[in-house]
Amino acid sequence: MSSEHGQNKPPAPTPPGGEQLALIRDTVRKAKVPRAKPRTWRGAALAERLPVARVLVDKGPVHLDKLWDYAVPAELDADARPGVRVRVRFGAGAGNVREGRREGGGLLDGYIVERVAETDYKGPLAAIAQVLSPEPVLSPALLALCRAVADRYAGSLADVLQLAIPPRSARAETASPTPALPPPPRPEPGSWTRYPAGPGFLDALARGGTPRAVWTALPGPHWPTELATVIAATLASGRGALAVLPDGRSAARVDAALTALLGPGRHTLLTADAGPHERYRRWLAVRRGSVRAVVGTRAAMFAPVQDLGLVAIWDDGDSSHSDDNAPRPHARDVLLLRAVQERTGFLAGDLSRTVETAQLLENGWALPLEAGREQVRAAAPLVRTVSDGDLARDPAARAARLPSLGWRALREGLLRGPVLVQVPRRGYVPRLACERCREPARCPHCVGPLEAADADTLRCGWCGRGAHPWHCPSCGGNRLRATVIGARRTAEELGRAFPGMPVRTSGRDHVLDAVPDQPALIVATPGAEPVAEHGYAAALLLDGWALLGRPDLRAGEEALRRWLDAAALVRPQGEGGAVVIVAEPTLSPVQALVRWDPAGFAARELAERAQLGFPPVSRMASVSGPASAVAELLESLELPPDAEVLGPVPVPPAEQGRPRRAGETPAKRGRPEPEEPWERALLRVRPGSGAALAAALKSAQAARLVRREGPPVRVRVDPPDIG
DNA sequence: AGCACGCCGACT
DNA sequence: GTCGGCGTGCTC
Repeated sequence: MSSEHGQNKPPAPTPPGGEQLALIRDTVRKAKVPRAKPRTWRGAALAERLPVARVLVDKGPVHLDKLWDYAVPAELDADARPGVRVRVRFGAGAGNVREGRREGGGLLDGYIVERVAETDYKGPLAAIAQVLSPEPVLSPALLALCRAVADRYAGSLADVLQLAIPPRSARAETASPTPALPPPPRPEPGSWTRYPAGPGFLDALARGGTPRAVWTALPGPHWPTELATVIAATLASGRGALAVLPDGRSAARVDAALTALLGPGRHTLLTADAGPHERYRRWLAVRRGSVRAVVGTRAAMFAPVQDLGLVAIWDDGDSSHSDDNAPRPHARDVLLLRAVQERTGFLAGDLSRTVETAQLLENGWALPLEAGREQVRAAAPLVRTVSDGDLARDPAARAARLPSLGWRALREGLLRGPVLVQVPRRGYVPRLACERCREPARCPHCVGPLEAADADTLRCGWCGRGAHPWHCPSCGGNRLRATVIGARRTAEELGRAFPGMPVRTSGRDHVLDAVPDQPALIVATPGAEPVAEHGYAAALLLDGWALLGRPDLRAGEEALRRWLDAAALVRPQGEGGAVVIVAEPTLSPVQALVRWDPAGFAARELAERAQLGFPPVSRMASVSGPASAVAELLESLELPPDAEVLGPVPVPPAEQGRPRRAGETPAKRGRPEPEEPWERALLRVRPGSGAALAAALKSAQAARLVRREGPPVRVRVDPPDIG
C-alpha cells in the first residue's frame, strides 16, 4: 500500500493504522502531483515544546484572513518553524471525530506565523499536514509590513503575501548560502556635491542615521550613479538598502552603476524578467543576508533585506509603481510604511515632483534635496515654447506640421548631434477638443467625452449616442481637433522634411535603450525615450495639448513629468542644448518646464488639491460594480463621521473591466439578472481618517462575501484615475 | 469557497 | 412516512 500505482515517488512514511482511506483518496485525486503525500497524523505524538502552530492560510476568501491553530506533530517539530510554508487540511469535516470516516477538507497552502504553547480554540486541533520547505520565508518584519499594507489598502493579508513572497523553487533552496561581503568603504560624494545637502545626506547614512529626503535630481546622466552612491553609503554603515525603480531599464542602469562603484557580490537586481527560478534564488540570497542591497522594480518593494537602513524610490509618479494585483499597493506608500516600521532612511528621487512627495516636505516628514538655481541653469537645456498655430513657412516643415521655431530647433540641433522628438502615444488622447479654443468636446446629452468612432463619426464614450453636427458651446467653433499623429507617421513626415537624415522610432513595442552620438532624428513616445550617449543636441515636444487635455486630476503633473524626463536627456544650455515645446505658453505646467521648476509646480498643485479636498490631502477610495451591489455595500458601510460619499455615477462600459471569474453566476435564485449597468462611488475622508475608511471598507466587503450577497464589488483605495 | 446540518413541500 | 430543496453557519 505504500507504492502509488507505479509512480516514482519517494516511499510514504508508514502511516499509523486507519489511514488507508486518506491515501487512496489523494492518489485518485491527484496522481500526477509529484509531491510527498501529506499525512493525517492521527494518533501521532505532538511536539513537546510549543505544540500549536498559528497558521495563515494563503488562499481563499477574505474572511479567512485570520490565523488558525494547528497541532504540530513531533516529526515536524524541527521544520515547523515560524515563517515556513505548510499545507493544512481545511474545511468542514476535517476535524470531525467520526472515527475512520472523513479526513476531508481540502489541502491549502499557508505559513506558520508563530508557535505557541496553547490554543484558544475549543475543539480538537487538526495537525499540520506537511511542511513544504524548512525555509522561513515569512519573517516577523515582512509579516508586519504585509499586514500594514493590507490594512492601508482594505485588502486581505493573503493577497499581499502573494505579492511579497515569490513562488517557491525547490532547486533554488538547495544552493548553499554564501557569506556576505564586509561593508564597503564609504563612497566619495562625486556629483552629489552639486546639491548643498547632498554630502550631509550621504554622511548621515554612512554613520548609521536615518535621514529622509525628497530629491529633485538635476537633469543629465548622473542620477543612476547618485542613487547608487546613496545605496553604497548605507552599505558602508553595515546596513542594507533597497531601491525601487519604475521599469527594468532604469533598474538596470542603477544596477550597473552599483557594480561600477562596489564591484559584484554586494547587490542584486530583482526584476520580473529574471524568470521565476532566478528571481527566487536572488530573493533567497537577500533573505539569508548574503546580499545586502537590492535594486528592482515594484515587486522588490517587499524584498526581505536584513537590517534595512534605507528605502529609496525613483520617479514615484510613474504609474507602473502601482501593482497590478489586489490590493494594488503603490511602491511609494509601501516604502513609506517600511521606513516607519523598520526605522530606515527614506529617499524619493525624481526629475520632477509628485504632489505626494511635496506633501512629505510640507508636513516636515522629509527634507528637500535640491540643487541651487545656478546648478539647475548649468545642467538644464534652454526651453522655449511655441503655440502650434504658428506653422513654419518652409513647405517641408508645413508638411510635417512643424511650427517655425520647432523646425529651426530641429535643423540646428541636427548639425550637432541626435535630436529627440517626443510624440504622445496614439490613443493617449482621450477626447476631442475644439480646434479653435481647445474646449474639450462633450456629449450634448450626458456630458461624456466625445470620441471619433471613425474618420467621420462622433460618438459619446459614455452613453454611445452619436453627436453629428457638433458645435463648440464656448466659442461656437465647429471643427474638432482630431487625433494625435502617432510616432510612426511623425517619423515618416520628418524623414521627408529632412531627406537623408536617419530617423529611428522608439515606442511601446520596440523600445530603444540608447542611441549613438550622431545626427539622427529619434521619434519616441513618452517613457520610451532612448538615452543619448552625450545628450541630445535638441528636443522637440509635440502635441503638448494632448497630454494636458486628459480628463484626469493629474494631467498637469503628468505632462510636466513627461516633458522633464525627455528634456533631461538634452545637453545643458551651455553646450547648446535646446528644447522646444509646442503648447500653450500660459499654462502652468508649460511655465514650470520653461523655468525648470518642478518643486514650485508640485507645491502649488498640492495647495490646490488641499483646497478642493482632493488626494493626497484627503484620502479617497472607489467602490465600483453593478449598481445594486454598490448601493448595498455603501448601505452597510460604517464610515468615519467625516466621510463623504460622492456619487455613485454610471461607469462607462469601457472602464468596467473584465467580468469576474467564469463559473460565477450572480443569479442564484433562478431569476437570471440582466447584466446591470455599473456604477462607481467615491469615498472621501479628511486627513487622518484614511485608516478608518480602509477598515470600514474591508469589514463591509468581508461581510458581503461571508453572506454571499450578490456579485462582487471592486474596492480600491487611492484610485489613480479620479477625474 | 466547500460542506455539513436543518427545517419545510411532493414522491416511491 | 422519506427524499431533497437551499438557507445558515463553520471550517483550527
